Amino acid sequence: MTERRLQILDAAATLISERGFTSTSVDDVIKGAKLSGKSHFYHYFKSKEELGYEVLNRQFERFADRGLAILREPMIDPLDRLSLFIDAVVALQAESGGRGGSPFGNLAAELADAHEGFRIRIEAVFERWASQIRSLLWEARPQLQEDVDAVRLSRFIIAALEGAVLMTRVKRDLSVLEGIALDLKRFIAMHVRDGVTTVRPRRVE
Amino acid sequence: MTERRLQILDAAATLISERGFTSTSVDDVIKGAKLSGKSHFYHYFKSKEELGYEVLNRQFERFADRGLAILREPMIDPLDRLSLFIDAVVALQAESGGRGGSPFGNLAAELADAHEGFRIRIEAVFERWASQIRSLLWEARPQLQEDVDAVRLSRFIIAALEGAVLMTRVKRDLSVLEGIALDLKRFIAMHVRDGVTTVRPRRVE
DNA sequence: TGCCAGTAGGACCGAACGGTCCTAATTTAT
DNA sequence: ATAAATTAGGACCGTTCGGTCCTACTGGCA
Repeated sequence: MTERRLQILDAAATLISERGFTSTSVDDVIKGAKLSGKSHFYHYFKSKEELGYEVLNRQFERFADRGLAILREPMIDPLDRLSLFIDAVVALQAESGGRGGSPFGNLAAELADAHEGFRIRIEAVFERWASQIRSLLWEARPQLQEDVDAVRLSRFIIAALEGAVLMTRVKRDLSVLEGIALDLKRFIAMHVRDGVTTVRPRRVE
Repeated sequence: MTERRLQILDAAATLISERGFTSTSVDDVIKGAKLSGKSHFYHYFKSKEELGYEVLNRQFERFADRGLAILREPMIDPLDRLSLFIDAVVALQAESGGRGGSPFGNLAAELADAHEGFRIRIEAVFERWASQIRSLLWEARPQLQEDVDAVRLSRFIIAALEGAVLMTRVKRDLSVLEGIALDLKRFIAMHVRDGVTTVRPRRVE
């Protein structure tokens, strides 16, 4: 029933993350999903716009399964989970072979100013993401310094990761992302209470 | 002579930073620059692609004038310059009213995977930018810890700023960028040698 | 049996796209 | 004065775009 729909969604997701939403034509999606023609496509989606919305949601759910799920693992120390989550983002990017970075970041850069419908939905995605990190930070509160601003820190983490993925794509070099991930972990460690040094890397030598 | 050219370049820069390169048509640029017709435009630029390249260069030069120039001020302490530079990025974004963020980041996200010609040019822009920060970091070497990796740190700074601009556009809230700028400064301060506390903010209360 | 969602495929639409070509008026430098 | 560059403006081209419409064949299910 919805099998073919998912097929279309997947094909569209790949194309959009590689070439952007505007540069991905409905005909491309049809070719990618091996449909017979336009009417076949419009049997499942009422417009290209709606397709875009659903792709965005699906990408987020996928990301939530693979990445955000780690943030909720109840058996692992929250700060370790944060570290694992950052690793997961790196792994996710590694899988795509450097190409086609964060589907949210791409759509955000492309459509945030031009298309209010997308902007709002992307904002919601970021917000859901940020709230996951915020609640993790809240959970890790006993280990953190009192003056840690969870809202600001969560935004910083997301911004750093999004920027890192972008730079990695431009330079076609995964080590860029790896380096930034490392620095990001050090920055987070900076907020840990003195004495509660769970990971706390300082001065390597 | 080249006056009209600059007019076109400016109009195109505005449009591209607002709607992206693909979604900006030559006709839009003509309208924006108040040209008489297509032939008038193609009198100055041989293709839309070439226009894009020149816009990219011009945007970088502008950014270099306003932002990167600060990094080279010889009379100011290097780490203070870095801080001022971050302030300049915030100010630049504030001027555009939250809309149309980093012209490099936008083009990068839109075209890095799709268009090799742009990818290479954007990579060069980032590289020039990174090298400015690297040489500043080199200059500040006596104040920094011995194990500071200038390459990695410069990349981190750029990634954080690019990601911050992106998030700010999505949320239409400049305070996002301001918060991240603050955290970024704290991260940089983390690399300062103990005892040489120029700015070093730790534990506010 | 009849119904209906899914599959298949093609014709077609108006609009927008990047780009070319051509003519002619106006300005500028020599 | 004259040649060259710039400005002006329109016609046109082939292609692609998102989207509609129409026909017809398939399968399963009541």
